[in-house]
Amino acid sequence: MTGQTHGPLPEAGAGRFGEGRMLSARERAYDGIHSGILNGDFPPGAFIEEAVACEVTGVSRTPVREALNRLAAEGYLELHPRRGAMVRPLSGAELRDLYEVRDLIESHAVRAICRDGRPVPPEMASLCDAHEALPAEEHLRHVEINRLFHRALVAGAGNTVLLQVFDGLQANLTRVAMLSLRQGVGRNEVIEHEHRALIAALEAHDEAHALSVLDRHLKLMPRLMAALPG
Amino acid sequence: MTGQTHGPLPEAGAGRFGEGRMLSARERAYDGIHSGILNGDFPPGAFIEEAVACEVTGVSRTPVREALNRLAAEGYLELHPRRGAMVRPLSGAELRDLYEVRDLIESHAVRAICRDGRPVPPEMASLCDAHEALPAEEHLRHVEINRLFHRALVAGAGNTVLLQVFDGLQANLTRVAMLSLRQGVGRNEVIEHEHRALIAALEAHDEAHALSVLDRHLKLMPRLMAALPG
DNA sequence: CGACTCATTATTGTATACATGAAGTACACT
DNA sequence: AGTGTACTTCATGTATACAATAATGAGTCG
Repeated sequence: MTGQTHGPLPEAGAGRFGEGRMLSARERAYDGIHSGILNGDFPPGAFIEEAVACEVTGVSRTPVREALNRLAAEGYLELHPRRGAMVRPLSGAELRDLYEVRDLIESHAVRAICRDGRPVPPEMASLCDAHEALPAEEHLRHVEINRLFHRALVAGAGNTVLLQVFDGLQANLTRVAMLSLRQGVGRNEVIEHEHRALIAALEAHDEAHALSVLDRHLKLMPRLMAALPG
Repeated sequence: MTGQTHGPLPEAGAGRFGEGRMLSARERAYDGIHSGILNGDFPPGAFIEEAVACEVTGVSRTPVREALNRLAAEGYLELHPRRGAMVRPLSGAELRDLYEVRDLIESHAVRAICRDGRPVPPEMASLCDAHEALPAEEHLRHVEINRLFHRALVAGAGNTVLLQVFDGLQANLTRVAMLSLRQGVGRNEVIEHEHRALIAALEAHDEAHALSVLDRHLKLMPRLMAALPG
């Protein structure tokens, strides 16, 4: 396939690409398939054959299989035994559900901070600054910074399990964000303004206000994506 | 190891045990390791070597590996690259966090049912009956029925993502339940009584009452497990 | 002409061989 | 005697060979 008949080759998996550190085969498989799903090379509803994934990522079936299993656990794929791995299409209904749960989690974090008098995580402000400083066309970075902002909020609740659950949603949330990007739904100034407002309300420990800001902020996305299949 | 040098054996993995249906190697691996963790054969903090898991489950390393990955994704194990799979010890802090999240989810379901006028899932009542009819010494079945009762409540919210998240907590919740069983914390009558009260409050769409019943119910367990390490 | 059956094929499931890196041990040197 | 290093050993990571089953297509029968 890719000519990786390793045999007794002594230089094995050494510096495959001149650049940075050396990735394990599993990581390469995961990264390759993952980005393939995000950028649309593997569109929703498509079946990913192991052989194809091997060609794309340049590793053998064993690490590819582990990557597929992990991606399934993260909610990217649906594993049909003896059939293969299907890229999970996300329906409008699931999107609504997803944002309802997200709202539940982040609201809980807001309450925990305002009520229990927890400190507002300082990363929230610095991520806002980073967001502001970033050129508008750096879509991926904007998505990532936005993700980290909300993650910092949840982390502020001081509940590791809650944070884990939130991270578990990220896979599908990221997919939505990527979709919305391709539809040109970039409103970075609005987002950043609302983030600042949220920080202010949290620092004032104004629970009701913080919750209303959060609610408005989170209700934007599902409304924009209303035209989704399902 | 177990003498499964398959070679050209034509009868392959046929009816391995005379009884019921035929399990795939992966399922056998998962089941074996899973129950080993639950019943304490693999105690918290212990490292599970793949070779040992192979002996125990009677399959080769490939399906064992997939099972370990899945168990790690479910929160039973912590995978240390090049080191092995450690059974995750659950600390008192994590237990508190776990129950806080559980409370958050189930409370949301209660609100969804009471506020949106959703129907109370009929399985809740029938599971109560089953619970009542079951002999007290059937510990495992009691745990399972209790699990299904709470799962039915969450399902009643009509949010598939919420249900998935709740299922994701089950791994660790089950471990806690097993621990509490071995400590002889069985109060089936109390549990069942509270379950009935919850159903009644839900059917009356009395949100405040339902929430208070749920809260009391869920606060029992962490209190009883207060003596946990961490 | 359509539907059913059987053979073929292609893809997943499982086992194992081989490579790699880490941990422990013994030896030598200071 | 203590420490550092090299070697041995063993567990994990990766590749591939082999097995089994579901999809596909061809051929035949009604």
